[in-house]
Amino acid sequence: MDVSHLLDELNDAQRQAVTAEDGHLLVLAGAGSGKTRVLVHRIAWLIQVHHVSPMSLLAVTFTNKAAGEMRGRVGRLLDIRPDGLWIGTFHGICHRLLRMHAAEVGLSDTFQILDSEDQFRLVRRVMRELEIDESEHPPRQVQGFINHHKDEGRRPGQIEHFDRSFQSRQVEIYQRYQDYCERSGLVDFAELLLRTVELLRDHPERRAHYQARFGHILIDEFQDTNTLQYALVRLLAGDGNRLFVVGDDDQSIYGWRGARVENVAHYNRDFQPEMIRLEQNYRSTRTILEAANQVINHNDDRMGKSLWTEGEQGEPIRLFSAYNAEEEAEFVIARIQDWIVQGGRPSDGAVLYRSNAQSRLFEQALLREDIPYRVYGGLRFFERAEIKDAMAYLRLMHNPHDDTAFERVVNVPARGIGEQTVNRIREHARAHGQSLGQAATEMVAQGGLAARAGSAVGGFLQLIDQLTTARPETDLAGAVRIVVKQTGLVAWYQKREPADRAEAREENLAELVRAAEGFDQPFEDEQAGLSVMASFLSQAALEAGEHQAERWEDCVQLMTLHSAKGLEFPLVFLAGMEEGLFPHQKSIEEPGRLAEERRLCYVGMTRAMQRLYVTHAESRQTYGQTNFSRPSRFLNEIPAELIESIRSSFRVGSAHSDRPVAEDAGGFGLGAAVRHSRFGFGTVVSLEGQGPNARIQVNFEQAGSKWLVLAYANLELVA
DNA sequence: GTGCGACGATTTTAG
DNA sequence: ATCGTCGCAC
Repeated sequence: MDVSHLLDELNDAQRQAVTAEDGHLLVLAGAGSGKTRVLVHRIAWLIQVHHVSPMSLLAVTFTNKAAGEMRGRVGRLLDIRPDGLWIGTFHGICHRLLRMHAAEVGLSDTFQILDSEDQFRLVRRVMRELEIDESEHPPRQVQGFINHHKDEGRRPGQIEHFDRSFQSRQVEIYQRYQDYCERSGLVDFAELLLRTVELLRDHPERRAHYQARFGHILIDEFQDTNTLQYALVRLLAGDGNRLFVVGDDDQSIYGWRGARVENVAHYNRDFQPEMIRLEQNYRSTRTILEAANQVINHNDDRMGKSLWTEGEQGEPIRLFSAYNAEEEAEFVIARIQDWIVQGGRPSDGAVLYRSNAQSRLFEQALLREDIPYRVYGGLRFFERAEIKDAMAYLRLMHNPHDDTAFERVVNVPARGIGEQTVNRIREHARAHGQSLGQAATEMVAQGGLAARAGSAVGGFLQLIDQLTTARPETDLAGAVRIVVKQTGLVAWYQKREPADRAEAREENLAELVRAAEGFDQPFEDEQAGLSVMASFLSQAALEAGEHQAERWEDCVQLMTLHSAKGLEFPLVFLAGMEEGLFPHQKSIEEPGRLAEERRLCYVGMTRAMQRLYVTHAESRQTYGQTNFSRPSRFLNEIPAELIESIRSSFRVGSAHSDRPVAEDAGGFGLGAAVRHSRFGFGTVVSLEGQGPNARIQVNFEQAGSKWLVLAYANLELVA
């Protein structure tokens, strides 16, 4: 069989990785070095050349998008239907394993997945029961505590704590939260992984089975794995299976959510893999790569890697110093307009920023100029309130003991069931070890509630009952349609929200019906004996969907640096390059966190293919306060010869001396009115460099424009 | 049960 | 500034 097409388009390092014969591999894949191609070709190589059965391959990614892309590309390359391949996210794969072995790890076979919001509500519920002051101990923090320990593989009994400390209180909440989950058949995201690790750890026959099955395990974005994920990899790898690990320590930006870059070093220690570096970049110009390399070089403890390209030197990196954030946004949008006028498309451009709040000014400017745009972030389809409401009804139809779903919709739409009534149901449920659904049913039957409350609760139970019986057994779309129609959610939202918002919700519910109509149960779910409904519910939690529907439109992309990872754009703006914002204030104190910020900067820069702008503003409103800040230290880490500074024409001259003066550079911000002993009065027009090298350009009324070294100029601020 | 004002917090986020 | 939550009045 001719397999040359698998290797033809690869460079030496890529080919070496794809064809590696023995042992384990660590592929250090720099940004834009073709790592997905390597993974895809590796899979194809194993199947076509080594005749490895697709059934014995396991490929793991972090996002559904990455998994989908890999699956599609493998299918196209091999011209097969990639259905039998185990390609998926860590969570998707664990979910699949747990469905097949639910009973063995003590899970009900109707178990449902709790998303972060469900989890938050449940944690808050538990805290209220334990009468813990929420203002003193935010439920978010406790949720973080629980997830953190789960990510590290710890059950409540394995957490060290001292009596009467808040730590011990949190352990108590964790325990109680866990009890709730077990009783209601609920599994949160971390639990999917933890249970699977326990399944493989505590059931030698299962471990042996899967170790025998997965001869080849491929893992993408390894630098993002957490402790539990690495434990899972080790359990599946056993002694005999071959690991193909792809990652980039320089792109580790998720330490704050439990990712352990150290896993790369642990992998080296535990498996002694052959290391291959992919350093040839196919994305960016030489200038951009050189700049990015220089920035990341300021980090210690790197595995070491330097990107290069055969491509063009390209344009210099443009640096723009704006007077304030509004001017920054104006500048960025004007440059996007230039790009479009020159024949580029809006979707070529991406504005990247450190925090979501920064998007607003760019949105306003784009709106003003009538340029289509799309903001990443915010709620995704299955996270929207109305969708979650409808899904809660579906969950109750599927499993009447689902307490989270019960709590969510027992009084949505409002039907006269207040907090007191729900409290009584909760107490009854606790006392009898029942689910809320059971307790409510019993109380209504026994007349355990006041007349009015009783009939309201009875009405709710009847509705669920009615939905359940009215639904044709196999027709998912029919079930969703009935829920939307009979629960009165649409009318409820119409009544309490402005027309446009209610309309959007109605449209989303219609979209939910369409999603159900078009839902194809995955083959492996069917095999695992899942009902179509169960599949749909799980999928909704595991794949929350897109942020916005109009993704096909040709529009400018606005997103955080984190969301930009893995993407590329011809035209990139890194906005808000200011100390305190990027690097973020909260990351500046700790060296480890600062290094992660620098990696984020590296990630951002390497998104750019042709043209990169870096911008900062001297002042911006944060939390309603005007703040002044210095340019980001990362800007100084870019070699000056790769940068072309752009000065705003807007700022030249003394007409704007009424501007506030920046509290930096000794107060000599742009626009500041100053006096020099020899040149007289003038206005600061530009600043360059920092510390003793800082230079300042002043437009003097008499003497004209002068560049001065700030340290020697002996300038005086004029009020 | 709903509406309103006070109060507080506000980095990044996939599954 | 802006958003979510809570307590209170109706």
